[in-house]
Amino acid sequence: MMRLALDSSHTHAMLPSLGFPVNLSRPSAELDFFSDRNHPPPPPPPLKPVKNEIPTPDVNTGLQLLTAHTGSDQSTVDDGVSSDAEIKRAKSSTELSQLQEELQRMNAENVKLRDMLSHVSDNYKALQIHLVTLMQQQQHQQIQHTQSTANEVVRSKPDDKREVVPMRLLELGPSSGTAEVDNNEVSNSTSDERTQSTTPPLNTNNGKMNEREESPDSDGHPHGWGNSGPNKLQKLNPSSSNSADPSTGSATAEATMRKARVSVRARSEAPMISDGCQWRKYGQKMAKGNPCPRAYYRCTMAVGCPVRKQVQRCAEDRTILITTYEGSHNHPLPPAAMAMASTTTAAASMLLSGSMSSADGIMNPNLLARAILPCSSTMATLSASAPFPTITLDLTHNSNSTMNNPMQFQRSPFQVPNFPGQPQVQPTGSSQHHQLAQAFSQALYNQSKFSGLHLSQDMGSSSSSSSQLAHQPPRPVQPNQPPPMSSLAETVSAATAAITVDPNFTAALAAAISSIINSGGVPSVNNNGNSSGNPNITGGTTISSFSGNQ
DNA sequence: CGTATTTGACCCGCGC
DNA sequence: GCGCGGGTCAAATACG
Repeated sequence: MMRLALDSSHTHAMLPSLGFPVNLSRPSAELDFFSDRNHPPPPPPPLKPVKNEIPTPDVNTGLQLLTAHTGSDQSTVDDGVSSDAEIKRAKSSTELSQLQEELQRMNAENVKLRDMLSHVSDNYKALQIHLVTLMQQQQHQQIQHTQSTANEVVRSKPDDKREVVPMRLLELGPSSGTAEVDNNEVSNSTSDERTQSTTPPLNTNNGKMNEREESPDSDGHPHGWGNSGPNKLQKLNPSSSNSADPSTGSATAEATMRKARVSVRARSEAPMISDGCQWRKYGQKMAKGNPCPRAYYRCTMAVGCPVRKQVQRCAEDRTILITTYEGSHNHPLPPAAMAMASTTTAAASMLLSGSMSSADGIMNPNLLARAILPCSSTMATLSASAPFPTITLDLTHNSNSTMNNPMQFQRSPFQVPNFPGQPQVQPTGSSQHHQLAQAFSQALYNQSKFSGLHLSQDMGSSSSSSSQLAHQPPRPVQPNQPPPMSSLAETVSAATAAITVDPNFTAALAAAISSIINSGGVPSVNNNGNSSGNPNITGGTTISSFSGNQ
């Protein structure tokens, strides 16, 4: 079949082959094929519906074919009715066949495109899986190192009944739903198991939670918020490692009940700081010892997200807003929250390492605190009375005290001392301090971008302060990556300045905390409804004073 | 009208 | 066993 001419020139070339005398000199305007009353136009050729068709130039060409075809048909009107009809039929059939051919071709292209899309999608998934695997392996190695260190201490102290604590705490990883591993070989549970485990946690409690359509445990995050959660967790694991021994089981239960929390103290007049996530208030209670009510919020950015937070004003300084986060997000986070998430994740990890690393870390909070942040006894405190290990980011202190000296903070993470009775945990501690500082830098960097602060000069430079952090491998500076650790001093200094300038930083940092929990929760404790001077009397670790007042 | 908040009731663990 | 406190639920209410 032949293709009909698109224009007069083509018509000249092609029509002779049809064997019809055609007058091509007539203007097409006078040769309106459809204006011929005696020859109603044939119905347009039926177009086969093509699903998922991607518009291509060929489609347009096909449309042009139709238009041009009608025009060329008009040129044959005056050559007689019979010949016109024949020409029209011939052209119509030719056009139809051509359109069909076009459709077939486009269908073939669609198939190819679908194949390509499928291929690309498969590749993407494969890469994603590979990336996750690599990350898990890396985390696994890190945790194994920590475990080996902790286990050595445990073995050396058979009377210590908290051996499960480190593992429990470690299980607060990026992947929710980690506690179900508790029933298995705790000491052998790896990050791979945790991160790959998507099995919903056992829910054997006969309590109300079973009836709740959105219980904190139902989404794979086994730990509830507060007392009930860990206790339930204990119920869920009646055969956990030390349950056979009542006394040991008691200690284990206590340890199991401990849950990672990250608390942020910030000065804010607003009822709740904006942290990049969406929250729904589900309760409010008057807490003992605090005239200010405690509000309970649940993350609503995704259905079933287990992350919750408590917001309460400090009893002694009501300008201080205490926000405590717990849980792991099961959904992507906005950039601001993501940035801060890494900060809080690192902080939580740091606390984790401290708690785990110490045979009596909980019993000796000050030592641990100073191990974490030796520059100041008040920057990091840990209490045995706290029901949960909590890391507190205190953003309420002024930066004029020595403990808030960025340089001190810079050094401290990498100079974790060893204490009698404490295991050697410096590698992990350093790593996690590194993470904290790095994540903080990331958060600050991102926040600075949001707030328009210019921090790139300091943060992007890796030349200064490198001697103090010589053990840190040099890392290329990437546009959206945190600044190198070697510029931590500048980073922290910039942070201080940024915080002073940008009142929203607290909110951003709080967002980070929210995602700490996301990516791997950290034990954290108290809600710190107490004194602002020593906010962690009841327990937890405080990392204070990145910022000034807000 | 749908969604978010309020608030009293309830559950649970813990201490006495 | 009882009371207390923390945490959560869910009906009622407010709000856009």
